Amino acid sequence: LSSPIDPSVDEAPILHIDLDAFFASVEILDNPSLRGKPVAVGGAGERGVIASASYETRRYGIRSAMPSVVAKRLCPELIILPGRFDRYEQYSGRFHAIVADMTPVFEPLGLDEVFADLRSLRRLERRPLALASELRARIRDELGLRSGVGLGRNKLFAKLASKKSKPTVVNSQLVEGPGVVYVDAATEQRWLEELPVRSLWGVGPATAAKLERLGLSYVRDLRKVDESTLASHFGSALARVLVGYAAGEDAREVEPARTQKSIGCDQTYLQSLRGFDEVAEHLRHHAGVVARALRESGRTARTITVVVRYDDLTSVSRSQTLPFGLDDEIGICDIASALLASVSFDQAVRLLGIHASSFVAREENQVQLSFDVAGTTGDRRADAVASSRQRQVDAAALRDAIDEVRAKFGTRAVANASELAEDGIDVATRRGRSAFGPDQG
DNA sequence: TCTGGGGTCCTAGGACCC
DNA sequence: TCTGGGGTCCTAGGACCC
Repeated sequence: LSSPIDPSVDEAPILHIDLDAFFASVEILDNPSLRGKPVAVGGAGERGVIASASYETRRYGIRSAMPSVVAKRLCPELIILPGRFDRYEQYSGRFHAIVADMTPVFEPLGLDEVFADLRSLRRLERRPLALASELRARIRDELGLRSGVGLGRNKLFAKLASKKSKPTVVNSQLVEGPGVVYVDAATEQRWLEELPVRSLWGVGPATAAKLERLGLSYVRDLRKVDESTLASHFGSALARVLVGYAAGEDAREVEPARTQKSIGCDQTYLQSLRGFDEVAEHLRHHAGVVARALRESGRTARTITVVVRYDDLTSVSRSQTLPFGLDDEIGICDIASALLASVSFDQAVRLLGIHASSFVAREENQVQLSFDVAGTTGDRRADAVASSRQRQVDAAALRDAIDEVRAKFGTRAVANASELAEDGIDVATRRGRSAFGPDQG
């Protein structure tokens, strides 16, 4: 970790940048009276957790993912704000625009992190260290946000380096970080081997505990075991990456065009739900959120999954894949409700979720005609499929009919009643004069 | 101290096809 | 009559990331 060394793009091709305490920092920017006070963003209730903690709060030991009641105990004057994700997305968009302006090949992770491949701008002859400093300066000046940058040979070292660039807490005092860190080739392996396994990407609490039980607490320990031994405990995929990481190798590329694969809505209730009926009452809301998100993105989903988490924190899921995609609230709700029928409600339910996946672009969604008659088989799941299929057919027919009417009479011939009202047109009057008569109004 | 909500990826088993 | 191997898709659960 030597800052005097100024690496070339070939020595430090990968950059990782991470905004400091992102959500909390945005809240302070929008409300300067919070500055200097202990501020966090998260759920304030009994079941809430901290999503982002300002650096002022970190000297109390407060960290993201910590239960809010614990954080409150560590710092009773802690201000926990509920979070305004639309606002964070705006800031994130501006952050990405600055990154895009300086280095075209980049991959966002969540709202506040980005990997970039600097080889894409080799011809600019700008050094990685200079670029990193300029990036931080622009984010500070144009957004008012602080950030840390890591530079390295691959994603593994770039990410570990950016963590090293951050402020730290020493004896309950906040200490400035270096801001930019480059891990040079001469020291990277020595440095890596002294790190605990938990600091590696893909090693969370469960895997770290398991590794420690096997006597593998530090990265250097991983070099003593072979891949097949690791595979017998952790599966072949994780074993392969762990062996690679221990040797300082990371084959992951910076992938600029990753596409979303699922959309979901989960909610944990302050008071747990009891029994099928009480849980089912909440399905409609989840289905509506998911359906709107699908339509907004122009996609339909063939797979619907319901998730239930019980009070003992165990979860079960049920999913069903249809031959056609769904993007309407009622269709998704019907499938979810039918799936819920095979879930046990012996225990109280603290979380309910609906997820949609196996996307099909709306214009490519094939709605197959069928001779099935909805609601006649007595099988809840089969009936739900049949009726949502019927609804898709109806919806497609309606869309076609609307298109036909508009082609004949103009775009404004057909609209939602709410849109007409917004236009200042009296809906009732218009209906009365409609070319199609009041019944079809 | 007792664990959110947005996601991604992996594993393992079973059904089915050739 | 009892059996192969490869490939794809689906389901359920678990771990991880920010």
